[in-house]
Amino acid sequence: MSQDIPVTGYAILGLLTFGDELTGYEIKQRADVTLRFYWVSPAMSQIYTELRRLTDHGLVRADARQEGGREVTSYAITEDGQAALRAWMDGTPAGFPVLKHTVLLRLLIGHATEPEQTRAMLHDYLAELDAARADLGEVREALRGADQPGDPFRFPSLVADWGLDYFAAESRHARRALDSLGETDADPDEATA
Amino acid sequence: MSQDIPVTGYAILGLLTFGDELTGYEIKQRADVTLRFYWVSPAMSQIYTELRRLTDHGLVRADARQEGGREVTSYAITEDGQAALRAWMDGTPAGFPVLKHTVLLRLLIGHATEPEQTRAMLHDYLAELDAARADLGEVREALRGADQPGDPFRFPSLVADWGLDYFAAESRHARRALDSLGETDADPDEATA
DNA sequence: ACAGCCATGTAACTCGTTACATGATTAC
DNA sequence: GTAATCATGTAACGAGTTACATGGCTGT
Repeated sequence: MSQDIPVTGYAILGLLTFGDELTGYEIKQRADVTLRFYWVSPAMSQIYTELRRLTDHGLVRADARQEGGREVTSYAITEDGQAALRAWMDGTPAGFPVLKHTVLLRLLIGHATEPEQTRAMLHDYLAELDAARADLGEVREALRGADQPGDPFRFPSLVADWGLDYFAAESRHARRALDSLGETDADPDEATA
Repeated sequence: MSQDIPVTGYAILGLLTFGDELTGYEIKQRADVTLRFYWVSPAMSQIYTELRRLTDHGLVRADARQEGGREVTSYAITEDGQAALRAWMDGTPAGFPVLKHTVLLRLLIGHATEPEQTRAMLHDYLAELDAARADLGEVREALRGADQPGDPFRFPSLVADWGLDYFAAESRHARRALDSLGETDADPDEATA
């Protein structure tokens, strides 16, 4: 079989298992509300590149049609695509998640700058975490009603809940670090888990 | 000033702020017990490439000496390096951490395979988390005694504690997902935070 | 009329990886 | 004597990014 598909390719393939035909543009939008939180939201160009590769491998079917004056191409997963995705999930180990945690990296070498700089960074991070939590929370709410066993969004819901708790945990950790750095402001901003 | 240094370059620069002169090989070892958990442990070749770049920019000083029959080069951060690191930390936003969470990615599309496959993946993840926690825990213990305000390993300790809690939280989330997937095994494996 | 979104792609480039190559020192 | 560790690098390559280019359609 074809073994030369990057993880992002499988991620896109995965997005196409939720039933609909999607254009590259739509895939990007879906990725922005799902993949973005746990993987990465690929650049448009990357998505088109990947779709090309998947098409060449016969894992997706490209459906070109005329829409107004322009040509629009939708993609759907094929039988082979289903099989390839399945083979990937069952046959290759998931591997340990990789964190590219710029905040922790900087905290690690906090002695190289002023304490207030580090505190400011952590405050910024808290604000961004709140925004991320709000974004993901909206997504999660949109899945309500189809999140039970057997429902189409069962797994996305599980993942969203995991992500929300992860963000909540990060908030706690950031606050603890701030405390430890001698700040007892006591933001009245409480957690979920 | 020089703006074209990748984050990994600054990470290496950061490792050199802890006092000693290090060889590329030693930097790799340090990275394996620190950076690995929150950033990435660069390949040897990448480290040498980066050291070359940092040297060219005058941010580190290469100290070549003869040790036995072979030439060994140690690197130390320069004044300019300190300044560049500081400028990076104070002048560029940390940005939001990126998660390359292969486990969550697969869980997201869990409907594409058998439930037991997904459960097995989560069990594997739990085992890997335990191993990671043990590794990082050892590192954290090694920092005891120099982890108070003003001590050299203050910040590394903060980061290690954060990381340990992160792993603990991930364990909880994985267990919760397992529960939700209809498994009430009740591993007697309890968390920290 | 113009901005913003929908939609698709190409080109150049960078980060980082794996594979390869070399050789000395240390431990068993 | 031989395996593991220390130590340094080059070459080929791949994934993914930004910048660039194009153009239609939609709302104000």
